Amino acid sequence: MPRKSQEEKARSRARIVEVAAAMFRENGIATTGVADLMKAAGLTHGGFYRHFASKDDLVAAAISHSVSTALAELRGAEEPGARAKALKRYIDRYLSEEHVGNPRDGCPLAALGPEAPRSSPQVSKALDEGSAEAVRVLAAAMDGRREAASSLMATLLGSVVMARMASSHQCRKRILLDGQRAALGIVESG
Amino acid sequence: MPRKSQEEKARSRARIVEVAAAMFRENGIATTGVADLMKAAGLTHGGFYRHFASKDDLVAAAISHSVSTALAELRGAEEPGARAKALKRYIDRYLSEEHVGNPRDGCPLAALGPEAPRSSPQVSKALDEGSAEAVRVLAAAMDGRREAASSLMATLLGSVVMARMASSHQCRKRILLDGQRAALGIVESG
DNA sequence: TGTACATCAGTGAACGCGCGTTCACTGATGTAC
DNA sequence: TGTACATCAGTGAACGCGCGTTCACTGATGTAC
Repeated sequence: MPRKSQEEKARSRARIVEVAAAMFRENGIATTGVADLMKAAGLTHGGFYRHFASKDDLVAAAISHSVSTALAELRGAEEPGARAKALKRYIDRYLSEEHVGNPRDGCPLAALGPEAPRSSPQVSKALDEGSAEAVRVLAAAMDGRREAASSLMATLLGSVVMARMASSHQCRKRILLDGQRAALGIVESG
Repeated sequence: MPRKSQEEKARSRARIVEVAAAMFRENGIATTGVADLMKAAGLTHGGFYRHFASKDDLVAAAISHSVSTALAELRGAEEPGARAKALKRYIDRYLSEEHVGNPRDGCPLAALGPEAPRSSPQVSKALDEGSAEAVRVLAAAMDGRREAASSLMATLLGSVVMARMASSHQCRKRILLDGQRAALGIVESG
């Protein structure tokens, strides 16, 4: 039953990007196959190239998409009061056991960032822009304190990477608590 | 000219581990093949299984080896004065452009840590133990302040991951400077 | 509005390729007498 | 100390497998008249 409408094509594309964003974060880029991914999106692998020029093309799209999604809640708040609240909630969620345990809908930079130096130019660019965007949004939520935003992001990223390396529940908890203390220290240092 | 002596076998093994540690950090685990790796060690791929039960077995050995090596200079210092000096030098080197630009002889946790959640139990264990060891050694260099050591490590890891995502030289420099400020703040907070 | 036809989203078999691993083999090393 | 033999580090061809990508095909969709 081939040839779907243009709207349906757009929906397929969106589904592929969403599924890919989750699978890449969960299993890594190299380990997630195009066929698996298309199957998870309810399609067969042959149709993939009607949507993307290559796997790397999708990887870049998936990273951009997930960075935007991850920053959406933080971008929403407008007045300073709501901003500060949104930032604290963001930090709390970021340094939560739920985030550590579920990379698939967590921060794409924590899950995929370290693959940047060994990625294609296309993917590198997506990660580059994604991290720059993240610092910008964090800074906006911190009255424009860019240095503090950069330090905060380093602490968040580093804490989650560390927590994901720890197998014991207790260690994870301690790492996250230490990270929270450090993060709040940075936020309140201004 | 087959069959080498036992000492030569030990030297071969050490060479494989060393080469692997560098290549995994530079190219990632999944993307580094056994054959490439053996070639770089001056051998052919067939002999690999005289030394290791599997690729994962080598990955674990390579991680353990590189963690030990990376921490050696920090472990050396004994009296408090030498310790503080060694720690500062360690931070300086860790947050240097040279470290960011050369993952192959840099921190294995920054390069491979994020692969932990999607690695085999053997590799996960090596990363788990490696990060625990790193926090322990850092804490020892900070008069036993474990919390501060954990925060410091998060800042170091996160800053290097961020800097490696940034393509522009200027951005990298800024991220590293922000990281240095944050790191020294943590060290001196005690 | 109806018809004829080009387009193209999606299918599933097939491609070449590189991977981790196995295996028969070689001949220097290590050992038992 | 010398000899006979088992061991095994290292070789290179071969294996099965899964990957990204290509391709001929199908038939509903979109378009031109």
